[in-house]
Amino acid sequence: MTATASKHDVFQAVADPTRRQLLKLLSDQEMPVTVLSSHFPMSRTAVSKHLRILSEAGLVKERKVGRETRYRLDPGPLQELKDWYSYFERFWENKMAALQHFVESDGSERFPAPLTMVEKEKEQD
Amino acid sequence: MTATASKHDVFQAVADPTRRQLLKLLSDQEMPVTVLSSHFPMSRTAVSKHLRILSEAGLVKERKVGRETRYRLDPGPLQELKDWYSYFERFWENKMAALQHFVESDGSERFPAPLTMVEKEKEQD
DNA sequence: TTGACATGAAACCAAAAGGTTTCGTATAAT
DNA sequence: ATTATACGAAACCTTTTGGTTTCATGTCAA
Repeated sequence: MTATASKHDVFQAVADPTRRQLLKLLSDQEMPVTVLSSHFPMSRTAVSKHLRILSEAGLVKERKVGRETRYRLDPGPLQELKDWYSYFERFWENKMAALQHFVESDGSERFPAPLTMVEKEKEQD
Repeated sequence: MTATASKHDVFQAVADPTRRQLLKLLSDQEMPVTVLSSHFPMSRTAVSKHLRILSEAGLVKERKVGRETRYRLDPGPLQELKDWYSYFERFWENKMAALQHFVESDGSERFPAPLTMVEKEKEQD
């Protein structure tokens, strides 16, 4: 159990453009919610909720300073994203060859039957 | 306009675990919907809809062979994911130092005021 | 001590997401 | 011809998402 697998994973956290921009803003330095929300056409509360999702995914850390809460980027969990797509990098080089086969095939062959299939690795992504 | 910026982008497409697994299955070889759906605890139609989303994001290509439609992985759009991620790689090395500062700060300083801010790059992610 | 600021929690809402079942159509097999 | 397969489209439903407004609390400033 490496990944915390909590309610919000990195993939989902990063799926929203607002949250992606939040991460970029926070990459410079830590910032309180009010400052962050000034960059978006939505309410402070909405931004606050986005921050909580990022926090649950472990992508930001928070810290109270007086009456404000400052958020800071934690890029750590992004590693999971990298690991995931790096799996596909090996297909990058094959892409041309694969496309070639794709085009050349006349489709007359039946789809290969049993397939062995990886099966059973259901939620391993 | 490099990115097609259509209804479904790569980030969103990849946010769903079912779709991520679909991509993995397809990385081996092309497959028709029925075979793919046998790997999931949901209806064929549901899988079909996931495939359409992947297709809209450009991550899979389809091809009719007789009465079946075979889907194939196109890893190309994953580049966008990689590019995005790579922006944050430079913060990896700083992570320790940053955390250090994070801990050391006594919070007595007010949050830096004007901040100049990148502003205006709204939807550039 | 009184008021202004910073923020999260709560209640609420509309739209999107993820599924299901049903149906129509094209292709393959008998 | 007729039946079985493969599949997408459509209609429908429930839960999640992304937002809003309102409210309570803690902290800073006068």
